[in-house]
Amino acid sequence: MTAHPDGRRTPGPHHSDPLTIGQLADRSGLAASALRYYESLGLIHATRTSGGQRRYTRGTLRRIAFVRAAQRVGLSLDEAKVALDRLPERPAPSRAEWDRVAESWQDRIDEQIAELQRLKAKLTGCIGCGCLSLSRCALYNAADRAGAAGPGARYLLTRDPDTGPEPVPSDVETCGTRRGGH
Amino acid sequence: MTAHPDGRRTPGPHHSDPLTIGQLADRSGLAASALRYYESLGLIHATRTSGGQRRYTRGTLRRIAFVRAAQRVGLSLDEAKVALDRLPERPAPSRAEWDRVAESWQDRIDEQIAELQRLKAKLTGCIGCGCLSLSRCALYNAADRAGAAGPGARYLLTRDPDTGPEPVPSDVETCGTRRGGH
DNA sequence: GTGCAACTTAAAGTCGACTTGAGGTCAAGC
DNA sequence: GCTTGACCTCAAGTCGACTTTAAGTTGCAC
Repeated sequence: MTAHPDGRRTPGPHHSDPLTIGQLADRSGLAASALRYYESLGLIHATRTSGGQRRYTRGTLRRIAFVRAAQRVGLSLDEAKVALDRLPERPAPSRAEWDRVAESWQDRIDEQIAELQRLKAKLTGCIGCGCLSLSRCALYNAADRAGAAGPGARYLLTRDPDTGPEPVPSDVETCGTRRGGH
Repeated sequence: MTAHPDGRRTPGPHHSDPLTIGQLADRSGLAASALRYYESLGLIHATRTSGGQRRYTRGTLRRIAFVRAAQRVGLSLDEAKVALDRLPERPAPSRAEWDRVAESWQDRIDEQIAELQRLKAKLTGCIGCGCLSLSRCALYNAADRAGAAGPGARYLLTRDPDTGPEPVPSDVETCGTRRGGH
């Protein structure tokens, strides 16, 4: 009911710290195999019973939630690990520590949102029009930027944007509203 | 690198239709191997010279831009193909036809933006706090929803959300701002 | 008509993120 | 003590989206 290894205000009796891999799988929504995989990458850690079975602390759930959130913003597991490695594990990370790590994503998220908004704005205006002259089409460029956005964001594949030349200024396609319409 | 070969910018009527795979690669930013791969999936098509080399029409650039945009909103190539298959190829698709196809993404994009905004809103508030009781934590649920969002969005991996039970209602963790702090 | 870059195919390889399988061990209820 | 199910390890397999490799062909400038 008091301080726990975990450090959270623990009211009462019936909360059981050590989770088996099956329990952790149930509660995290990941398969046990995925949890072992995460462990092999150093994303989470487990103690072992005398018989060699894994036992997890509750804090592991937070680490997993963090990893999953990281994936959502386009980070690879390796990148998530880099972020997680900045957290202490022995004394459970304080809220401030989590915050600091999480903050670094705000930019990432904002970037992605902006990215999508650009895409949305250009989509009907551009893909349907006669354009897509690649040097000028905003749609293309939006996608291209994303490719350059970072090594971890494997949303976009793309080669380098040095496509440079694009030597045809008077191309057929004009990006914009040549067609009056909309 | 040589001046002209591809015949673009020929005097007279604007177009210089047939692009070689190398030219298409340069202009689309994809590797030639990727273009062959796309062709093998039926995403793009090419005619052949007498010698068997591929020649593409300009419309192909638009199809590629479409595919890349589709990937950005989380669609797989197979899904992009389904969308593209709704377009005629012989008579080049009209703007209205492109629009209709592109429109179906607006929702997808909005969904993704909303998703990210939820994530952002909850991130500092939730991951840093003591919570992450999986049944109640908004962060977890956000991620979970995403997993269910669609078969093509392999952003999130996840098993099914039937994780159901979560049998500890009076769990330690309370999502919210128990800690006063921030 | 030659030289060489750009092209061709088919098959195999890569990468991230896991899953599956084989063969064996642990823990708990009867 | 036995059974059963959850667990263990290690190796290999899978999936999507490509890339790489090998060995051969085309096409265009000179």
